[in-house]
Parts: sequence; C-alpha cells; structure tokens
Amino acid sequence: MTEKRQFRAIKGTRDILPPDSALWNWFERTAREVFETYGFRDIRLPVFEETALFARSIGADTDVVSKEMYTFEDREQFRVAHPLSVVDVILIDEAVAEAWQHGRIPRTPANEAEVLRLHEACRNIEREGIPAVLRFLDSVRNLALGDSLTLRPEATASVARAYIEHGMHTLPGNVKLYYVGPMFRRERPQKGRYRQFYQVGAEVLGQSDAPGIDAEILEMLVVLFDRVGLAKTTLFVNSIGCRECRPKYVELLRQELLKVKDHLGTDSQRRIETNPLRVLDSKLPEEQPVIEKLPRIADHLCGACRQHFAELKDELELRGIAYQENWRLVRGLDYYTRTTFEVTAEGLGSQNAVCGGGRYDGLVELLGGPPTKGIGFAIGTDRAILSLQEGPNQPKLPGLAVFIAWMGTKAYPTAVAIARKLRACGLAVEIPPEETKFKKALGLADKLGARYALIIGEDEVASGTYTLKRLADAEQKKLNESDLLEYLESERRGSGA
RNA sequence: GUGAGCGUAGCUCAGCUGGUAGAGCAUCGGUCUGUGGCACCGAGGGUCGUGGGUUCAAAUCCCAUCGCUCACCCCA
Repeated sequence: MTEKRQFRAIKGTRDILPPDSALWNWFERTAREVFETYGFRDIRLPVFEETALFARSIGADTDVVSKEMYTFEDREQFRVAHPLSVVDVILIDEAVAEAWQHGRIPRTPANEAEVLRLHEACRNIEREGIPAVLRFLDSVRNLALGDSLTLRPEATASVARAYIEHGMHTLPGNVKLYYVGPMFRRERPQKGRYRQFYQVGAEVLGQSDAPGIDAEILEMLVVLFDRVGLAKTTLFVNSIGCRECRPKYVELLRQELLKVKDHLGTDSQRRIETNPLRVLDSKLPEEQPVIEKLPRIADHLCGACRQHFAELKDELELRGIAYQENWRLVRGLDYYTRTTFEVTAEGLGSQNAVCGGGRYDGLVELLGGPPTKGIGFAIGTDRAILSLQEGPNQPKLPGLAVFIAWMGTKAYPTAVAIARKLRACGLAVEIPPEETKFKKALGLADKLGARYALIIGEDEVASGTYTLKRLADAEQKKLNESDLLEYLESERRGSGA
C-alpha cells in the first residue's frame, strides 16, 4: 500500500501554472530585451554560495543573514550505513581517526570534542554494548564535515564575487550585467512575499561612479515598467551618503531620536539602537509628526556626495524621468552608499515595492576585490506580476494558433505533415492523436482558445484543398497547401505571435 | 519569532441555533455519426484538513494539531 498523504509545495513556494507562466515568461523576456538595448548582458549564477559571502556583503547583523537564510552543510563524507558488526564500528573509527589526522575533518572545537567522544564510545563497545554504538553513531553524525552553504537571498553578492573571480575589472568600460532567477529567504509568507521568490536585476561595475550611470539605470527601469504596462508606478530616490558622511549623520540622528524617544512606539525605540535609519521608515501615524522634524540626510551629506546627488537629479531632469525625492528612503542592506531608489506599484498589499536598488561603491573591495564602484537594482518578479494582474493593462499573449480537426485514416498522414509544416513556421498547432469527430474537435479547439481550425477530411485530401475556419467569426475558406502556409504565416506576423 | 482570519467536490461557495452533504462553474457523455460558442438532459467526483472529546446522533459544539491567508518584525 502506498502512503495516502499528498505531497504539497512547501511553505512559501508555489507552482506557476499556465496561463500565468506565459505572463511570467513574457515579463522576463521583455526585461531581457530592454536591458540588452542598454548594453547589459546576461550572467548566470549559481543559486547557492558560501555562507560567508552573504554574511560579509549583506551584513552579519541584518535579519536576512542572522535568521532568514537557507543555510546547510555540504556534507560529503561519513554518510555511513549502519554498522552491522563491531568490526564495522572499528573500521569507521579508524577512518575517522585518519581523516582527522589529515585535516579532512575541519578542525573546529566542536568537531574535536566529537572525535574524542567517538573514540571513547568505540573503546567502550565491548563493555557497554548497544548504548555505546548509539553514542558512536551520534557522534559520527554530528561531525561537521562540509562547508557551510546558503541558498542565495539576493544576487548582488554573487555578481560581485563573479566579477572578482573572473577578473572582470580588466574588461573594457563598465561591466553591465543582468540576471534572472529565483532567490530564497526563510520569512513568513504574505502577499507578494515568498520563500522562493524571483528577481530580475542588473548591475554596473567599474571604475566610474558618474551620476550618469545611476540615471541611465533608472531610465532603463522606467522604460521597462512603461513597456510592460505596469500601472501607477512611482520612482523614489534618495542619497544615503558614503562611509564619510553617513556614520556622522546616523549618530546625529540617534542623538535626536533619543531626545524624542518618549513619543515613539516600542519598535522605533528599539531601532534607535539597532538601526536608527529604519525609524524613518515607520508607518505609524502617531510617529509621523516627530519624524518630520528629524534631521534629514540631504542636509548632512559631505561635499562629494551632495554634488553627486545634485548631478543625479540634473541627469534625471535631462532624461525627462519623473521621480520623487524621498529623504526617508533608506536601505536595509549594509553595502549601500549614496544613491538609493525604490519603485512602488499598486495592488500589492503592504509589500508595495516592486524594485529596490542603489549604489554600493565599497562592496567589491569588501569582498577582496580591487577598488570598484557599483550600482544595481533588483525587481521582485512576483510583485511585478501581481501588480500587472491587478492593474488595467493586461497584455494579450498569443495562444494556440491552429487546431487540426481530421477524420479518416486517409486524412491522418496529411494532417500530420501539415501540422509539422505549420509548426516549422512558428505556429502553435494542436492535432488530436486519435480520430475525433469534427463536432468534438471544433469544441475542443474552441475551449483551447485556438484562433483557427483546420479541417481535413476525406474530401480535402482528395481535392488537395483544406478548409480553414476562423473560430472568432466562423468564416471559412478553402486553400491549397501553399496558400494555407502563406496565409497563416502572414496572420502570425500580424498578430505578433 | 508575534498576532488575526479561514480550511466542505478540480474552482468559487451554501449548509441558521447538532439529525450522518448541496449549488454554480469546470470535466465527461447524450440530444447532434463533416463543423465550436447557445440550450436541454445525464454522469463521475467529497472518510466536510487531521486526531480526539461531548452527544442516541457532529460538517455544525469543545480541545488539540496541521495547513492556507493577511498583517507585524524585517525587507525586494
């Protein structure tokens, strides 16, 4: 008897089914097309990396790293079967001893204690019997043999790692890369937030931090959102300064917050110590008057940052990009400097950001690479799709073009041959694998949303002309094979399919 | 991690204060053996999330558990 329980997608993951998957593909394809027109090229990255990469880049103190990552140990040795005899145990014991000697077991204090315990258990097997064997097996299992790996919670760190690893700083000009794929974060799911979620993002890495780079990236975003028809998006920009001026501002902010501490809620009071910038993000209505009076970072930027931000805004004007300056827009990740930005859209519930990004001039160096400037963004695909589906601009995506209704053993070979030719023209064609009455076939064609039904019976085969019926208005015409191919191919181009 | 709401057919849901399951849509078949959408008729499909308790009797009341959803924390 097989088990009756049903398998289900695990919490925070989901299946994207047709027809939704078509919308997803179209969105990602459009992003690729737009990005490529801006000179970006695809980078395919692993979905997991050394845990330390994320800890270093995102910041070990952030929630993302401290409690929201899918981290696992990459074990590869001592996945031993249960020992069948005392001899087996002794053999395993010897193998462990040798591995320890040669450093194949990482020499951590925990492992050292485990190895000692394991040897002790082995020695006592004759005297104690089963309990010692169980202790022994426990210790074998507890050995932490592999590297700590983590499913990527975001991709910027991976891009930076790849940039360094492949010496991309020697490439001519700025390195412009985009990526598309899943990310993983172990959070409580809610609207627009999943444990496996998808992003499309882009990064520019190189020697220059010219505001024109920032502006171009924002232009590219606006163009993309416009092209996919995302409704009611708003671009917010801010500058959060650099390593020079930001710490001074944060300290000033902390001092000011302490003065008004009594007017803040418990969450914000806690943030005064943990991350004062986040207080600015608070949505609590009663805190708003207090927050409005707090010092603003724009007034405390160093000369260079102030100029950079001013030039960015000039560049945005120049490009005719609508934006709102939002002094309360801060980023949670440690590596951001200067320019930060976010795009919000409608229909998303409380998680209304579809895109976030910013400049991270110190990141590559932090990861051991050469001094490098960088800026990038990530679009939350789940949210973009959600907003698209709730918005007014539903793209019409081409579906099935032709359903071939055939009857009679003489018609079948002709139908199969024509199906292949139509498909070779790029048309989506469905052909029933077994004889189906025209009535039923037409009904199916209709339900599948086909634009045309091609009717092939004994008569058509005999005359060499086939009946093409347009399902929308029931108009029929008789065409020979070459006219048919020509007609449908021009129809395909016309429908943009 | 915290809080709230909800779990009845593939989907959306009804089933009032307990009397052992129903509708619409969808699917399949028929009316209609070379032509779809409409209409009519019919069929299949549920151990009412799971386990326990109260009761003569539980989808309904109680407890537990699992799951889903939304919000908070945090963040894209």
